[in-house]
Amino acid sequence: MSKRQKNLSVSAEALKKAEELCEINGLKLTKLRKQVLKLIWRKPGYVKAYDLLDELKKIDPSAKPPTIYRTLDFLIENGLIHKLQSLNAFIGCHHPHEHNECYFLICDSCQKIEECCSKKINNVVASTSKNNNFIPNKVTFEIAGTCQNCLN
Amino acid sequence: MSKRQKNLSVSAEALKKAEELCEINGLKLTKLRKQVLKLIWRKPGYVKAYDLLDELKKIDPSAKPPTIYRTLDFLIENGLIHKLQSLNAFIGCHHPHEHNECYFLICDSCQKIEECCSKKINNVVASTSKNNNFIPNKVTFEIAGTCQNCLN
DNA sequence: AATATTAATGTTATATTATAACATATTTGT
DNA sequence: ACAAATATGTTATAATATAACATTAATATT
Repeated sequence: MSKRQKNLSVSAEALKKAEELCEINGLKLTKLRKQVLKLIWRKPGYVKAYDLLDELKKIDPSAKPPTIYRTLDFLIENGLIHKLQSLNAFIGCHHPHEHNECYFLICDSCQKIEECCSKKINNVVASTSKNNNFIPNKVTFEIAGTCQNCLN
Repeated sequence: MSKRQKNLSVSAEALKKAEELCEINGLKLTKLRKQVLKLIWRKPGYVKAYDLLDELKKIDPSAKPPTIYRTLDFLIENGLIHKLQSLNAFIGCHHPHEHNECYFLICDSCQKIEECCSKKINNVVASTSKNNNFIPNKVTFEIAGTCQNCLN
């Protein structure tokens, strides 16, 4: 299976999963939202909001910044995508509604992202929060560096 | 000791520490850089770049965005301040040149920041990186939520 | 079905955050 | 004293994001 084919199927699967989840949770995955989610999944790495806007404009020339940002907000709120705070970029979530905290390995060289979940992180967040009498709400955990592929 | 006095002394100490470190490491803590660092420490919570610029303009009316951003870059590179990626904001580092990874508890309610270091985090970063054949470079770890003070 | 309510999208304008590119001044090394 | 490197000044603009209000579409109520 080629890289392109693989990516297509990953994307198709993500879309299907998103539809199911929205169905179950009474969320409206409208045409616009589905289109944007599809565009996000189309690229193997992360996407920037205005690049997404440019892509969307090809389909709907009347699209404007609020079109994209509102849609991104919906997708983030409902766990279908993540925002990478250190990059101001967005990426599809590989396991929507399954995870608590997750974090990202961001390759500075090839822009690929590895999405990771681990109990250890949950534990660290929980224990630190407890130690500091802090009620955690949103965790941002991003590790930038170099991936195996790019080390050679 | 009043809050204001406490903050003043924290600030003074941070400045002194910064001067020492720059001295030791052959870095130039110029008048501008010292002024900006002082402004960052003056506020108990975090500061935004353009607020800093407004403050700086009171001292030096000719200050412009690059003035601030270049100075922030210097301070970040040399570990004297941190950038909070999830807020696009900046905060003085409490223990420059002493830490590896550190992370932040950010109170959504009062904007106070707790800077934390822990072996656990270092371990998680190290083990995940190893598992993924990833060479980490920069870690962003920010937990937003509610601090003890604001729970009441 | 007609109407009211809520949710989503459209649209204009502008706020916020950040950098490129080039000019000048200052410091440091020779 | 001069060259080279570093820091700062300056203009312009790029990149990211939201406020505010108008319109349309979906849903709930009568």
